[in-house]
Amino acid sequence: MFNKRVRIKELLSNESANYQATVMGWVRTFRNSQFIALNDGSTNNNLQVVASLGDFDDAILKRLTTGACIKVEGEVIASLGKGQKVELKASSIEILGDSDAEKFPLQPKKHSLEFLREIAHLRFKTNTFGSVFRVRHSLAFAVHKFFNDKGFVYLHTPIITASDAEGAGEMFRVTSLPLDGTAPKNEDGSINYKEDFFGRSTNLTVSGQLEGELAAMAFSDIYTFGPTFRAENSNTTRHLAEFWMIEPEVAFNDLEDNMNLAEEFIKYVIKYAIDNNKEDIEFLAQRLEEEEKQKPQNERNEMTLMEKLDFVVNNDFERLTYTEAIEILKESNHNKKKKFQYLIEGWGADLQSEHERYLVEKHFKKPVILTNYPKDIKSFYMRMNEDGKTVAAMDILAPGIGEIVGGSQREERLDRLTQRMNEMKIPAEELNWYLDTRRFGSCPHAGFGLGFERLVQFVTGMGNIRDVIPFPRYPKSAEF
RNA sequence: UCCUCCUUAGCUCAGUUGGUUAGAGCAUCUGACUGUUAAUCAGAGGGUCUCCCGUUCAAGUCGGGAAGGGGGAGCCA
Repeated sequence: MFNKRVRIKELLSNESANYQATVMGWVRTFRNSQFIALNDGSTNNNLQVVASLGDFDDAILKRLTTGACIKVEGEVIASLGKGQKVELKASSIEILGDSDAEKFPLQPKKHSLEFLREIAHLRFKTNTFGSVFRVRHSLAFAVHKFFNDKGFVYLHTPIITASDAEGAGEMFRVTSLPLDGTAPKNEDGSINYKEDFFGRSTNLTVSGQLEGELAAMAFSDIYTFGPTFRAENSNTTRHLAEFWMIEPEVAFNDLEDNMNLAEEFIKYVIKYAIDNNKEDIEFLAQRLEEEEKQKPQNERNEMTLMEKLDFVVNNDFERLTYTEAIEILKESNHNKKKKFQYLIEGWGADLQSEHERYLVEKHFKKPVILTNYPKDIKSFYMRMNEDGKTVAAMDILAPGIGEIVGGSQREERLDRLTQRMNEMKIPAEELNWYLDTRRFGSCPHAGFGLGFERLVQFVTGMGNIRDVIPFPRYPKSAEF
């Protein structure tokens, strides 16, 4: 019985009329005791179901409240009203699930994102989040399509890891030992993890990169796409404790190949979303424009969301070295007039958010790829350049959200790598399995990590990362 | 973790120099109307003014503290 239903998106896009159809969905509004705006999540557009006066009992009509789930059978006809081309003239209406109008928190009106965040389990039922999560789906699908079409192997890296030497951030501990103080102890009073489930101390992964490198040393081209966890006490609009990361790792690629891959990848998935979710992105663009009207003129975006996405797809990213970026920043009027909170004094310091934003949003007005950072502000596995001062790193900075990609050519020379690990006090014995890649058939290779939620933010224009993941995890928050 | 702003009805918000019974729009309920498009019209119900302590004859309003939330910073993706 249920499989006979027509999706509302199909029914509306197929504009023919005069046929019988069954639809199921949730009531958005019930107007004039006759007109049901019905939504099934396939599109933001509602189907107008007409319950002609006198055709239905009051007992049924009373239950057509906002949020109620119904099944409707009837005839699709050319609409007698102006708002839509076709409508469904109901012959039978069945209530599948009631929704108490006095208690259901969603109303046919605009809600604040902050309020919806408190009822994140219900926000899928709104237009904004419907659009956001349909776009998120398309982007996720496009990630796999892009790499699959290029012959990459999708590698599942572990969620639970033993290494705590990656230095990518604070980790969540994984244990089955009791927390009431009765856990087995060593002689010095520390917890004896030999007695723990895995016989050692374990954590949730902060990155699949090191495991990805192992596979790249056999398959040549791999990518990961999975959840990662950071226990940092970050309270910002662009950090989550649980987020999804895409990490390609490619043998025989150098830094430039790596940049080319990242740029092609970003353009591909954005184009895919534009081509497949035009309606949703246009809806989000309009939402964003209304939000922008609340802001003063000088804080508004120059481009609409759709213009911004088209621009990114059709223009080359600006590529420059860290050293060149420092020069531009140092010589900028912004720096000379001391408008930066942190003034650029010289070479060597990490760039602050304000500097990245200046380069991307003021100076170049496009995505920027920064390369060859000082070795002291980057990770141990990045390949040392000939100058001995910089490493073959690259960060991609996007307007509005900052760093969206971090990557590098990896240090494939065992002696250089172990030397860097010593300098940075990374225990080599714990990463012996990783160092084996350099012992047995090492080769030049490169890869990057892309924060999936930041990509979704960029494409949907949503300002807060908590609004682009279905069930956000952040400090003091793991409800739903 | 730091800086900053905010917390009044289900939601979004007003609330004067501290002063009687704290308001509006939307939502909800009742009724009317019936081709509506976040329907319209009339009426009704709905409040521990986030919590605790203090100042005062008197606190939604002033002071201190706590909790929750927004924005920014750091960490990063």
